[in-house]
Amino acid sequence: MTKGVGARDTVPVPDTLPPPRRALTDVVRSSLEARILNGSLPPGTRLNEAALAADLGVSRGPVREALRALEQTGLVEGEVHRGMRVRVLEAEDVAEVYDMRALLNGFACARLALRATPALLAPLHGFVVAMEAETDAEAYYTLNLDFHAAIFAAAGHRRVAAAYDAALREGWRARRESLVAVGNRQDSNAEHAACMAAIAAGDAAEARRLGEDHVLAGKRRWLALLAG
Amino acid sequence: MTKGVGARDTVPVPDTLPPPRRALTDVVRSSLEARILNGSLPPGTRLNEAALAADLGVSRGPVREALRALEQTGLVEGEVHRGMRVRVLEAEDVAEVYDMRALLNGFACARLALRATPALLAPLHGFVVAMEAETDAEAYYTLNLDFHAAIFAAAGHRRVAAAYDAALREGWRARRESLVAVGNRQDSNAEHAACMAAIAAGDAAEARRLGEDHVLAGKRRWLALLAG
DNA sequence: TGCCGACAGATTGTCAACAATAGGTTGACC
DNA sequence: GGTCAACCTATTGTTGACAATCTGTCGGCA
Repeated sequence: MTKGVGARDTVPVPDTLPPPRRALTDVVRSSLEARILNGSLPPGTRLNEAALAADLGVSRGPVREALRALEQTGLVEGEVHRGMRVRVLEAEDVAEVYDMRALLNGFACARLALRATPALLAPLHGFVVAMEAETDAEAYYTLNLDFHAAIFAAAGHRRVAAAYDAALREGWRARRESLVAVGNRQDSNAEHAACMAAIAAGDAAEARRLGEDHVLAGKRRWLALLAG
Repeated sequence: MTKGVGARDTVPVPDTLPPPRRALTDVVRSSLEARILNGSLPPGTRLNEAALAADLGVSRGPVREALRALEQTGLVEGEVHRGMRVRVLEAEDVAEVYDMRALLNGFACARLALRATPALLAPLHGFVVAMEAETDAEAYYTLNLDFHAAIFAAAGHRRVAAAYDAALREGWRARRESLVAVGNRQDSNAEHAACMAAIAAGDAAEARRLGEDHVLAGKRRWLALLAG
């Protein structure tokens, strides 16, 4: 921190994240998580510590710590002396993740119904309208993610939100594949609208039911895709 | 693996656990988790890597990996260059953990109601009877843990069970303190019996409601304890 | 030809040393 | 006497090297 003081301003940070001097472990963790989630590292891929370390320009220590953290989240798994691999989800696992998300989404919707204000609901309605008009699958996928994230943010329950987030990360693949079908998107958004109506009406029981059913309908759509 | 070929058969495994040649990281993780859960390391305790390593007779590497894993589970938290400390739960955190457990327990009870068989339910009834007769707080606490674990095992949903387990570890302190009061134990076990009845009757909706209410009643008992 | 055991390369597990940073302490200065 | 700054120590972050283990391969043998 001497002659380089001013230099920090000349080197713009990636402008997406604030520059919270993160340790290498977190950098590695984010990088690996991104690669797994975007498909660069498909399920089953062996994760060679030395190769990853070399690729990221760090030593194996931070890589091992990052892998240990990802192991806890369920994104990777491994056995002693056999290394880590990107977790492969069986159909039953995916189904379980759907169940979990349904449970959490129902809870969030019910809670939101009890604390909803016009100011809270307005942006949520905006998402539904935007999804209604969206024809691009990729854009819809992103909007859908943001919509659900907004629901949980508005519901104001950190643990349930965190658990939903974890479930999303674990089951991203099935959900993404499922939303590609345009018919699925229309059905899905109709469910969004119905759930929002219940929330706006302050009907917690109905909001919960619809919030759960929405995710379980997603599960059925995925199962249908799996079958045919 | 040369002259010792036959020796493997002559050396009986410790017969308590299969010999899961665990890496040091897992040993350290288990040890730390046990110390946190039994109160040897109270919330807020600084976790000095070098001291822990020396205490356990290992180097800092495995300790750091174990801490990173525990960080993901919420048992410890830390900031860069400031080390880890045992997580301190605010009242709001404890309340959230209760919400989470209620949700998961309700799900498990409902699911169990749909797949219950006499063979599955018999041992569960045994727990309720045993708790009925138990006067020692510590023994009741253990029985209660085993009972709920048995519920989740019988429900057959790995993710929900794992999430419940994680929630238990996070909120152990409040629950333990709350069950010390003998009146709380009686109320709690009455709820167990009612929930079991609904499960045995195959009434999933009622089982779910009672399963949720049981944990939420625990939350209320804890809140009462907190207030007075 | 098929199977079993030993060898070799690759990979993970562990460790001790080095570098960087946060927090407390001491001393000077106002 | 109080405040501020420079230093110093304790602790964390990171690294490269060493040890232990696994996996694939090669050769021998029935």
